[in-house]
Amino acid sequence: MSSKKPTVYDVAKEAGVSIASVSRALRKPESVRPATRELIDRAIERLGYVPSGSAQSLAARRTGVIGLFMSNLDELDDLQDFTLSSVDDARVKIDPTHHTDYHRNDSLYYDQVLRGCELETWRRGLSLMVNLGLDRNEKGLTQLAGEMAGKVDGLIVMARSVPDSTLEFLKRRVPVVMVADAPSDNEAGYDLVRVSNRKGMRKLVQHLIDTHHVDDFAYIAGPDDSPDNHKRYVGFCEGLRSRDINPETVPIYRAGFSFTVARTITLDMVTRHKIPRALVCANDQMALGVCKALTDSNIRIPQDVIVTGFDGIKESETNAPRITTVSQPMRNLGRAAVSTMVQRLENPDAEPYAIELPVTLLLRESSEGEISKKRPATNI
Amino acid sequence: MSSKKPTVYDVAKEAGVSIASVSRALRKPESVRPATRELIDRAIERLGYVPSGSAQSLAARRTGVIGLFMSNLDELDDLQDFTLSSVDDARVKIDPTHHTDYHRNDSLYYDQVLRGCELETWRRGLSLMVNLGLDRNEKGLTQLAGEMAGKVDGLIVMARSVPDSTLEFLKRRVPVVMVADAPSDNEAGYDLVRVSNRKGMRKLVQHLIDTHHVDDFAYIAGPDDSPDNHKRYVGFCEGLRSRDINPETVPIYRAGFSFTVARTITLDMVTRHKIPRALVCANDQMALGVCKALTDSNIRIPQDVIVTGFDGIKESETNAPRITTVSQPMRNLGRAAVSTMVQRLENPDAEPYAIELPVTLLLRESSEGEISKKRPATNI
DNA sequence: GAAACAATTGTATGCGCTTACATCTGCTTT
DNA sequence: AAAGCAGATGTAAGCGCATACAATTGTTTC
Repeated sequence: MSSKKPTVYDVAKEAGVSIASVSRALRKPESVRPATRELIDRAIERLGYVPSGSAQSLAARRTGVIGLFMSNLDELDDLQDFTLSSVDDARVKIDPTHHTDYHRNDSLYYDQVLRGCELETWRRGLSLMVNLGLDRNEKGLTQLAGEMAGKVDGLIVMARSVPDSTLEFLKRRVPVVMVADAPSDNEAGYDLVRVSNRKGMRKLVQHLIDTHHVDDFAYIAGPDDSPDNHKRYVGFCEGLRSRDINPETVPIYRAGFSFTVARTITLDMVTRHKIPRALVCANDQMALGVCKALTDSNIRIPQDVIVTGFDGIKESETNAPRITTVSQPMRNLGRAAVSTMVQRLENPDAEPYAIELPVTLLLRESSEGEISKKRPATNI
Repeated sequence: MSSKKPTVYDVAKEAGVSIASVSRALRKPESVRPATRELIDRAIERLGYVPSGSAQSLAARRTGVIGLFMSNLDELDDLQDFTLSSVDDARVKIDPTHHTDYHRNDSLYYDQVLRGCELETWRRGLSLMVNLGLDRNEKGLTQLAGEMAGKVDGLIVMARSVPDSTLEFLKRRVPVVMVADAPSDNEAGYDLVRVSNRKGMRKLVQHLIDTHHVDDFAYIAGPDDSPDNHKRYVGFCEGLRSRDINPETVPIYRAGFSFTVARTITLDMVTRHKIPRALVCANDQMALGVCKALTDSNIRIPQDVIVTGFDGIKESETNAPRITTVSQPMRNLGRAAVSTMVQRLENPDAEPYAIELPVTLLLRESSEGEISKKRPATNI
């Protein structure tokens, strides 16, 4: 690296023009004569000039960066200090149950949304700044979010990753797009990107009733503070009512989106001989936990019990049996979030946007029994 | 959102102090009297002030942002224009083989490294900017990378994500940390973070020979331009030589880290009756492809053929049989990269760093046969 | 209680760029 | 050939903050 980074002034001098021309040649090349543009391009090349993003942002009043804020509370535990140290050898271990470090709840969901955001920001010539929002206390979190807010044009916030007060604070500074289903009391001044949780779950329930004549349900719910979880339950109830089943009669078990908790609960059901015909879960993780418990108890799926999930994560597909689920367009959620943010930035005073992405009900072995692998996908 | 974002000047006026004091109260609070600090804090709170990252960076000559550049060439195909459109219903489909959108080569590897970077930047109070580097042509890629370079203090670059010329260009502007094994001709002025590819593969081969008396190998190699792939092959050869087997006699098949190609190649081997005792693959994806082909041909693993991989991705663990592999500390790779970058920034003139992280040889069913799930992990 | 000094605070400058406005070119028009 | 004009270029004023240096206040010493 040479002594000092070149600036517009250096380029201007090298090319024998003014700094304004240099800036223009970069910003809107058509506004500068081809000859001088050539001159400037050469100078830039010769000096290896790269404009300072900070200065650009400061002068232009926009950064071209969109922030993505997602939290990950489960992750905190394994976060010891990391120090660099050369280790000289490869260890060998017999591996009965090796737990690598990537087993995180919602991991796939977050990863996919993130990837969608990356994709879309890239497509639009923007940059993406990612933040885990890993702080324990609210003060730290607000501070963290504030720092980020100072560096971006807008902030995409994943559901449940910041408390309301922090959100309130952020909204004062930058536009916010929330990735979550709408809270019951409608929006509070930010844009929303969500999936059809309600409709998806309703359709699923109706299918179970109409096709499989299920009239004996149990519902495995997620955490109370998740708007998505809430909307799925609402859809569940709607489905039941539309077929004249009273939702009040259906037992609800809360498993907080957790594999383990769902498994435990199910085992408990088994011991108490309280197994319904169909176990509808608010997400796939829990459905997997339920399946594990049932399989371990020698209960057949779906002959004895039908199990369904929600999300469409990869495990729902690799599990045996594969799990009937409502698949979310996770990556498109990210893309939609970025697109929405861009619209918001172009149009600061527009009404709050509320984007709803469709879901797909995937009927698989955990509800349908054997499915011919030959038959092509069919829309109903 | 109120009319205009407040600045230091607003805060200073509100608190009745000078802007210098405001800045100091934020930067080094101990250098300002508690009373005035209180005054300023209140004003900040009242105005909802958040410092402008651009201005801070410009004045302080550092951004506090680290860039992560990773490429993803396979992804380009599914990248159609994305437009927002409200769809009103949930679709239903029977799902014989549903392919969701997250099946990408190296996906898990990248995800984990990314996560490690996030973690470590967060721990150090920095921000992370992510870039897919998805451009097709080199010109665009250099431009993309240049834009990023203008916004960050340093750039972490994943192996094979940018051509050498672009790298050369970047190095002139910002410190670069490369996540990859060393190229054969030693470094070129940037720092390196890598895993013990060579040692890991050597150990694996020695194990196969010593414990399972394998003397008949085939090697499934990755792409030629991958330094990691290269080093793994070197380790493979070392292992053979150390047990008096001539590497020249071992056939090499190139499958470019691809599941499909590896599968095809293996099927071909089967048809030609050229199956060796052990198939050593340069990564897990290929090992999975090999297993698929063998299983479909009713060849038993490991009784008939031993298969091994490299990386330790999740599929290697969920596959049946689970695959013996060399597990990389993927997340720690990311953390190490960030740590190295921080050191580099603190010490611009130090010699190039070269961090090597240890790998773990995981012996599983694809080479060992039945492994008791009860037995705890053992270090040898 | 005044001098001497340390702790705080204020003033002014510059970080590198964008952009409104002024100036200058090279043409076209009559 | 002079005037008029659009296009190209230059000039200068910030953008919001950090910080060196100057000015001020508070504290200690004898």
